[in-house]
Amino acid sequence: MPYDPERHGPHRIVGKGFHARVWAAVGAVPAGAVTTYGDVAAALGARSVARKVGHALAALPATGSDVPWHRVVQSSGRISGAPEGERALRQADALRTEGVGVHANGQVQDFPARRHIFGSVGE
DNA sequence: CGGCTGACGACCT
DNA sequence: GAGGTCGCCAGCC
Repeated sequence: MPYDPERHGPHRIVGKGFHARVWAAVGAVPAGAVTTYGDVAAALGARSVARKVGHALAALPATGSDVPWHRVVQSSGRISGAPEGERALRQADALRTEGVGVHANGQVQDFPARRHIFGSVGE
């Protein structure tokens, strides 16, 4: 149950540091697990801002970041972008290092079972 | 200060 | 499955 507007209500991501919220949420994803842009957005309170989640991760420094951005994939379980793209290759490699299998086309093996479920905002 | 731009996703044909 | 549409909204021109 990624997000249920009927129960959670039409929350809005307000205030400051949207990036920081995204990074904090992504940082809560344990190694060996993956999550989706939409799930992160939902964890922040607004499932509709999945795009912004991607944007926030894109703003991360290429290296030296402690944010496990590679654990974030599309809702389909696929790594975003072209599978041969530089970013996608790095992401796939990082995931395999953590024991997460990734197909040549970028699809995460056993994606549904590895999908991390966020508890609540801020986790 | 207005317009464009997306590491996306749900929905429809 | 594979395509196209539409919404979303914080940043960056």
